Amino acid sequence: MTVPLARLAGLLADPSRAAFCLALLDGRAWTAGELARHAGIAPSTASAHVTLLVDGGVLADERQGRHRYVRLADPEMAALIEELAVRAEGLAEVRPPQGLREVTRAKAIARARTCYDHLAGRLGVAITGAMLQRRLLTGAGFAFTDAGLVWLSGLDIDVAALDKAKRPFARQCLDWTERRPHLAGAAGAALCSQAFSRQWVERIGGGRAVRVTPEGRNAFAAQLGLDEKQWS
Amino acid sequence: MTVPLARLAGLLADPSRAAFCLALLDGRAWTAGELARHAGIAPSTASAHVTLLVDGGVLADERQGRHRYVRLADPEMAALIEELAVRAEGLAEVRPPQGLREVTRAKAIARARTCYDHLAGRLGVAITGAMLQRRLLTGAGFAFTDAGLVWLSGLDIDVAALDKAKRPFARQCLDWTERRPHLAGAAGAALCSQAFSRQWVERIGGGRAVRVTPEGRNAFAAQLGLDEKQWS
DNA sequence: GCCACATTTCGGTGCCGGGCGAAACGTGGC
DNA sequence: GCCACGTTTCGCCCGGCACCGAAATGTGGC
Repeated sequence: MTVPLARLAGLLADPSRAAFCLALLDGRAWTAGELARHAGIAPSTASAHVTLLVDGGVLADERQGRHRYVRLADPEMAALIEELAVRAEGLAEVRPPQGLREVTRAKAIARARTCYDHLAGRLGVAITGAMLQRRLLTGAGFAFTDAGLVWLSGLDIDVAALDKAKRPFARQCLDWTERRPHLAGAAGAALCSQAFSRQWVERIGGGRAVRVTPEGRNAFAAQLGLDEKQWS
Repeated sequence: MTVPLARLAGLLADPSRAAFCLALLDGRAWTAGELARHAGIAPSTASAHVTLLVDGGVLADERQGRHRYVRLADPEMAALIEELAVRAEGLAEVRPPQGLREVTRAKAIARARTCYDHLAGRLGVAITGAMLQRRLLTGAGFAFTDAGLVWLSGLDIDVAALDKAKRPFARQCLDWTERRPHLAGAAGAALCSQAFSRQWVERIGGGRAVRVTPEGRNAFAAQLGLDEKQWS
């Protein structure tokens, strides 16, 4: 008797594959080789893992020349993995970061990062909080108010187009470091995308961590009344 | 290098353990022996699995005499497993039910069932739909309107007490058979509990399937304008 | 054409973990 | 006290799978 749940869980049950998925939560596409180096395993082994994950519907791949780029299959899968990871971290006794480099990295990630396709960390939670406070978002379910929709439009976000998409317009995503929900879904992704293209935030190094630029600081203050203290 | 995500996923990655968790999604406590029979494995093997799941934080156990009752650790874990299961079913090619008994069972489950602690199936989705239509619930996030809160109070549900609880007041839960969200969270659980104690619904046999009683039919019509056709 | 490099295929190895049954343990009923 | 029964412990077997390295394949650059 085959149990689909067990099959899917089994794909995430291997340390190397889990490391792949967590890395891919940054929302970008990685090559198989990058994932291999990241997880510290041989390229041949990583290749087999990637094939399993793609066949299992967890990842989607795209071949470009001699590279095989791979990303999470879709936002729902990203949300699912993120939720599982949050829950799992909560259960495990977490080893605190050790050494100067690790601590710096951990701090940067806790401050501001991408969570697949939207902003997370203290920054993401602060933005969400400000949106709730200003009544752009409402209630526990994160539904946009009329004022919120106007605000999105003011950022050149095509609200009508987003609403037509299959994925939920606004969704809660449990923050891994803050343990509080932040804005996700189509609107969260659009907001993040705008933040990058307007250079309010930029990536630090190769990971999920991002830095708020000086322009970003001004923009968040002007748009949401956010003070730097709330996220840095 | 230990990866918490892999550890948690690993607990769900075994067919027997997955079967346990799916069975426990009915929200009740099962004994270790019942789970063993359900999964078709030896009691000794089941005992070991239960221990793993309890130690891993997926299940909570409670010993009563010579029995070991076990349930899902909490509503969040139930929601996580349900989401994983829905996603997994979507990926796998599902074997259609075979034989008269299986078909009858499948139909009953699709019609109305419990999903951990709230109502699901066509009934659950129909109730949610009626609540949305009557503006008791709002938007994509399932936030209760003022009218909705009044309506809950009218059913002897202590809204203030529910709101103080840690778990989300209202939450979406993706329906396994309907592939559409239905009401979950503290309010969904309270509603389900009322439906049972008022005998609007009753369990069929030993599984998660429930039947709407004649009183239930009248009550759903009176309370929400639901027609029997919408869920049967 | 030839080299460099990313990826995949293939064999082989070692280990982890699920399975069982037998026996021990603990609790409740008589 | 004794038996019945649910549960657990233990020892053992076996299959599956993560891993590697070597070689093959495929692609881009020169």
